[in-house]
Amino acid sequence: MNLKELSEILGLSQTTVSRAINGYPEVSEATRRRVEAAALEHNYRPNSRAKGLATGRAMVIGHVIPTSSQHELVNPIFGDFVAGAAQVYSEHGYDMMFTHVDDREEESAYRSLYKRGAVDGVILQGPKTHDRRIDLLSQLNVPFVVHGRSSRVHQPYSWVDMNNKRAFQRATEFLLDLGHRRIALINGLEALDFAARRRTGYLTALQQAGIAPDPELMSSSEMTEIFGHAKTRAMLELENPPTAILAASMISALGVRRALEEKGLRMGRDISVVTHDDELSYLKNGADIPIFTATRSSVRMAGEEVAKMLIERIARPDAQPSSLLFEAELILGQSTGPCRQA
Amino acid sequence: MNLKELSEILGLSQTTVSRAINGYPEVSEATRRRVEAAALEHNYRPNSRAKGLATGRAMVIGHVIPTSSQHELVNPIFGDFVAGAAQVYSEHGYDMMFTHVDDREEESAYRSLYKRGAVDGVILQGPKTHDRRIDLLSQLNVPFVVHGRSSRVHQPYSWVDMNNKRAFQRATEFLLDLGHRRIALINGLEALDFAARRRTGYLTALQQAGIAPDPELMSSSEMTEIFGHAKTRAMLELENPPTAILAASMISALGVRRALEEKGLRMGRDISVVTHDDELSYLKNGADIPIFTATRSSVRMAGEEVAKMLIERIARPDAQPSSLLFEAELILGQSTGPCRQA
DNA sequence: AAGACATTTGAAAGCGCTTTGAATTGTTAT
DNA sequence: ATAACAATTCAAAGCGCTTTCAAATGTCTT
Repeated sequence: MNLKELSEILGLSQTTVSRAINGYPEVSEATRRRVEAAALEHNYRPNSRAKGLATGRAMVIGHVIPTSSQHELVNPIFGDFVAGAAQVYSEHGYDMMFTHVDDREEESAYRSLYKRGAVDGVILQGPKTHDRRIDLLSQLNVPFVVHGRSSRVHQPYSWVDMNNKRAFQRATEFLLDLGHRRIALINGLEALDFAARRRTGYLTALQQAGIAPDPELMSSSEMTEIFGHAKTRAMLELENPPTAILAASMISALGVRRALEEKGLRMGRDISVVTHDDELSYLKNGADIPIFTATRSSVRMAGEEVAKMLIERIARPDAQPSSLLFEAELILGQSTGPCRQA
Repeated sequence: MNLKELSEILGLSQTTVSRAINGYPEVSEATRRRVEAAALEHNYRPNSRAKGLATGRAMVIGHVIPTSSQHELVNPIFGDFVAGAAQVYSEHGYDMMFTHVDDREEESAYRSLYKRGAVDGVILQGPKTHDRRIDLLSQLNVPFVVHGRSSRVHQPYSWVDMNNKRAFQRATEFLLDLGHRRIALINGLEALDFAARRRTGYLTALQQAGIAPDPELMSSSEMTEIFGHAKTRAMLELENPPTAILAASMISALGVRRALEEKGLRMGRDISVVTHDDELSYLKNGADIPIFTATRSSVRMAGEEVAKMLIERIARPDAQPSSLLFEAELILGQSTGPCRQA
């Protein structure tokens, strides 16, 4: 069932039927109802490719997933982010498309995606400290919004971010207030901008307290349970082990906890742990009382905001880039307490 | 830059240029090279909508995500599954599209997606014990493959599944062999087919051992950490608590472990735990020595197989439905041991 | 009743590609 | 040199929709 057939059945022109369906004003109320009834009856769905070809809009938003940072797709944090975005997309009639490409082809994928008209805009995730993709997208003139920022990109672009530096600075200060001096950081990959900012926050707090950072207490890697566990174990073997640990995600924190329990250490009493809590649906930080003291900010909500901003940009491509920065809460759980070795 | 412009630059017809680009044999080697060079130089990308309109193929595969089982998108297991599928798609030139819809519109979404030509096929995830979507998709004549099966659907359809019953039966038998008699099951939602099958496997093993199942030891819910924790706590309060627990996923198992540790119980010594391990990238079951004794089957690999099968079906829509069943391994970890109360 | 105007409908072009069937060119055999 | 054939190339139609511009119809004025 296509437009032509439907209009023949109705004895109307394709023009009128098309207008009736798309809610144009110049069609009489009577015919509109007739058309809508017929469309429903024959279960007519306009072909999106034809429609896209005629209108120049795809009603699709693209996400490019490079193969090597394969973990992106597989990262539970990504899942919650995407769920938030997807909800907003669907409210506005957009679909979501993923292109999975080899790293060397990432640039080409972005070029292609937009030029060939497959998407109306793209979302850029996991920006690095100097992310060339931002230059590329600006230059291609694709509507795009970045989740996070890229510290060393200075031209304006649209972004939505959490105040990573402030969050980790506050978390560190909190631990300092409890008397901790040996505070470890188990960070995400510091090539990624958010992790670099968290590191800065951590270092700033230490510096203001007059504490020299100890490289042995700082690590950076993918935020898996395994890494959290391994780093913690290694640090507990130091002659001067940390009395507090700052972890980058719930998942690393689970690894931290496992390592502590293996050593018979109790969180909050023998050692303090603070994590960042993205409010993952499948990995909540406890039910009523939080398990971990944490900096908290919903990544799902971030996904929603990014999507809203992108849809707005698609509608007004010439508007000034906008941005949105939200603060993480610092919530108190059972994993922190005063320093014992004080 | 479109085909028309490119062909004018080259002084060739659109026909020839199109053929050269798509590798048709009836174009001379010389012109082909000339065309390819020009396409590269002008960074020409054929418009996918126009191409799709002309060929009738979208080169896109659809996944429909109902809002209410919102957790699907957010489930780390889903992430790994999708990563596997995405890899195969990209190897075959397909993109992946997600449609996020309200539950009441799910049926309509499937209808629409295919009829309007937005996708060439769809993947059905999380089938229920009697899943009406299978009937719908068969009737719509959409190429589709189910990840999992639907026990009460009897017409043929294509699927890829893990032998859930056998896996959980073996796991239960293993615990029985260790002398356990009070074995708890913390299952996924039993409205979902995979969870129902696991339950059957568990019950079969108990029955063969002549043990009557205790409803107090069986629960079914979403596989979150919180639920694993809550159910375990509740069961430990029973006057006759379990000596072994069978959990449905790594995530629930983490909750189980947390509850045990709160009670000061050590896994493998005081109580045994077996889980199902989907080999999630971000939540591996330990590094070298597995933490949990587990039934193991890579969900990422399942995603790859489902995608391959679907692409095959798209190529040969009239072929008989095919299916693929793989067995889970039973791997020994540190979380199981002989029953103490024997 | 005729002209002026608003309302409603329709014919046809166009979006950028593929593909059919015809036309052109090149090659070989006579 | 010419017929017969293969190898290349091209013009034009078609995919299913939107949208421009023109035509038809309806409604008021005077």
